[in-house]
Amino acid sequence: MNSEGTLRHFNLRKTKIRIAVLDALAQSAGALSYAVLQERLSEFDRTTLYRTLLTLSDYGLIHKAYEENGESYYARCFGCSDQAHNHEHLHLKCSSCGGVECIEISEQLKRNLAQLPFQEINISAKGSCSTCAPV
Amino acid sequence: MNSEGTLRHFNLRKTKIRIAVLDALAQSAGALSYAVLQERLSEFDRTTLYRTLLTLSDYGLIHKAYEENGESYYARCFGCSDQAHNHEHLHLKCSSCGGVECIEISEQLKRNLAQLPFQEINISAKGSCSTCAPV
DNA sequence: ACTTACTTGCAACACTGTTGCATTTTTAGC
DNA sequence: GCTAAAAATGCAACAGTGTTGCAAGTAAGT
Repeated sequence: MNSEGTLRHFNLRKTKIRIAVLDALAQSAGALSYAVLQERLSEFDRTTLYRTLLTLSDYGLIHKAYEENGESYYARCFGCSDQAHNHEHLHLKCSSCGGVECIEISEQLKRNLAQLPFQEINISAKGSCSTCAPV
Repeated sequence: MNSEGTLRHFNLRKTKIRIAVLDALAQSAGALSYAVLQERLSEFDRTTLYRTLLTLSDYGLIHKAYEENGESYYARCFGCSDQAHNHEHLHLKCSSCGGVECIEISEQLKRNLAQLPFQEINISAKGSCSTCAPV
């Protein structure tokens, strides 16, 4: 579904910045930092960008993938909703390019994590992303 | 080892704020946020506190255990050094009291994580800490 | 006690994130 | 397409985090 259809599906008004944010995240291989989003969407006020990120997060269309040293990285959600999230991947911060990538985790690791009596389990790691160190 | 001895062992000068930070973290059951540290150590300048946290982190005496919404939580390191870190625990953010606790993880989970081709793997979760929901 | 190197406190700054409010835009009904 | 209500935007102001430069103060070896 394209960004406009996604907004309609969630009963969210179709505004320029929401489409721009969803498009930017959909076209990106990894997560994007707030600073990068602000730079790319400099035609909009930064308050509006903050509010847009909040709204899209609230409705489960995007999520904060990674946060370090006050820098937040956002990514599109797939298969998430207001109620349930499917974030069974880890977020890799690339030591070379600084980008943040979403990586699928093994079934075994998923089972291990599922046994923990916690919610919102989040794994992050540092290493080389697939672009910087192709297999 | 007490805080003074620890500083001596790492060839760090013994200053009031370093001892105060190490003591505060050692006496705390969980990790402490920067805001709490600043409040407890209000006799010191906040720049000095930032620099102290940086220095102690650099030498591996403490580590940033958790970060969310621009809030950083610090904890003492045990068995860590400049070279190697032993952070094989997860950081639990308590949904009730807001505190951050370090939790040991199972051997199986450790093995699973060890197989990943990444460094500095970090797991965080949300749930009830041992104080708020005693077993 | 002296000296040097390190540490502290202060001022200033940049960035992130939030709130209130007036203005503009979206959307639904006609 | 026009209108009205609701929602979103832009702007100004603000609070918090974290950093840097520099002068003054302190720790530690001799």
